[in-house]
Amino acid sequence: MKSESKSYHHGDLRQALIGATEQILTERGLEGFSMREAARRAGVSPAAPAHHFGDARGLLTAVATGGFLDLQQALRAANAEGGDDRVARIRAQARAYIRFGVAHPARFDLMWRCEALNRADPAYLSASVGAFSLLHEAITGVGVLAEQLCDAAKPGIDVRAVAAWSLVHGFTTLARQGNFDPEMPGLMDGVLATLTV
Amino acid sequence: MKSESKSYHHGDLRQALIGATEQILTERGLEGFSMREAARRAGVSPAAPAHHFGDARGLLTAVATGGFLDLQQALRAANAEGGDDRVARIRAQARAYIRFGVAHPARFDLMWRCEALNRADPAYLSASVGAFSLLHEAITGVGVLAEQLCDAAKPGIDVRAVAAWSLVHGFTTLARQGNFDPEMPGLMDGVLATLTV
DNA sequence: ATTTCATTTTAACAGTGTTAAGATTTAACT
DNA sequence: AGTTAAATCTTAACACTGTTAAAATGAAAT
Repeated sequence: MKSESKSYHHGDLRQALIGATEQILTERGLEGFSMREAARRAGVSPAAPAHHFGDARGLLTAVATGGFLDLQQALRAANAEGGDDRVARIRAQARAYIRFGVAHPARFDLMWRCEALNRADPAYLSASVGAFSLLHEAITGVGVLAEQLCDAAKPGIDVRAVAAWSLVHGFTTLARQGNFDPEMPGLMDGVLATLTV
Repeated sequence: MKSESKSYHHGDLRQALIGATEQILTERGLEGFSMREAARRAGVSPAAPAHHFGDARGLLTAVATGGFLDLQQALRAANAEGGDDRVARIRAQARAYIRFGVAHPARFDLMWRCEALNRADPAYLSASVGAFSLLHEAITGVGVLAEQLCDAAKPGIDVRAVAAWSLVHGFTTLARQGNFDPEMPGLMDGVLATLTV
């Protein structure tokens, strides 16, 4: 409850570490991240984080999970923006996805840096599948459950959804890496016009 | 010349380190890589690589450059396979790109892990731009020079090429990360059918 | 044969993740 | 209330990392 006391116990170390990590990611990127640095910024000893997240992978996974939840929110806002027009909804989602990735490069990067994450983490799994499910639903009219995605060879995944996801994700990734400027006049809309929906 | 002598000088340390790194990448991925481990596998002291590559970034950049050259080769083979049919060439390139990424996941990953690389390296730059240029040429009939790409806001980049590249790259990336099975019947062809060329 | 230069080693430094043991605070129970 | 149990954090240590400076060695050039 007391937020400014310098007690032995931090009070909300878990959240503080997540915040510190996000700060580090935007400042220095993933390569500049270290567990010790996060602990340092939270004003706590190097070994403290282990109690809340197990290891570095656990902390990063928590941050990535938050990223997917934010992405979900952006996609939902796009849905609202698109209104009743199905194609408008899809286009709005695509723009939201791209802009999310370009606006939060380090965190977006982390979200797909699966070797640095614990993909078996239930929260991460549900958050990431939930995001894809929104895209899938916009295109096919029906969402996707985690089981369908994890079992990678099963039908239930719509080809159009995979194509749209690939296009949008690829554009975001390549732009994020500096291969072209996503806001170059006409480019994004031109690419999205390729979405055969 | 002498390949088996245990002389003080290695003889071809540069190439040996690149080979060791590729081996490590396929075995353990990028997170399992370390300069010291590469040196160890090459049978040399921890500090030896610095002389050839400067730092770890230099060594990884050399490996990524090799990856882009191999990718170029795969794309050229696809061109040959496609023969005179322009659309067939594009489709073949796309399949080659995807299969290259899925077949060499760790190296493909590294090729786009730009924060771990030295993107200013001329060899890397020319190799990576060369690969994109093949795709661009297949679609627009004309290649791209490095200057056009680096200066990210310039025209000369065809919207169709960016769209195609995004689709193929996104599909490869997402598949590589286990989001779906790229060889699932009908999926790859279905997605590539989206390529409006 | 001597010198010069490229290559590699040794030794050291600061920084990392992780673990085991102990210290401290909060919560739970009688 | 007083005692015990659990959660939280610290201290200390280990093995590892990238990088650097200085010395040692080999090969090439003069």
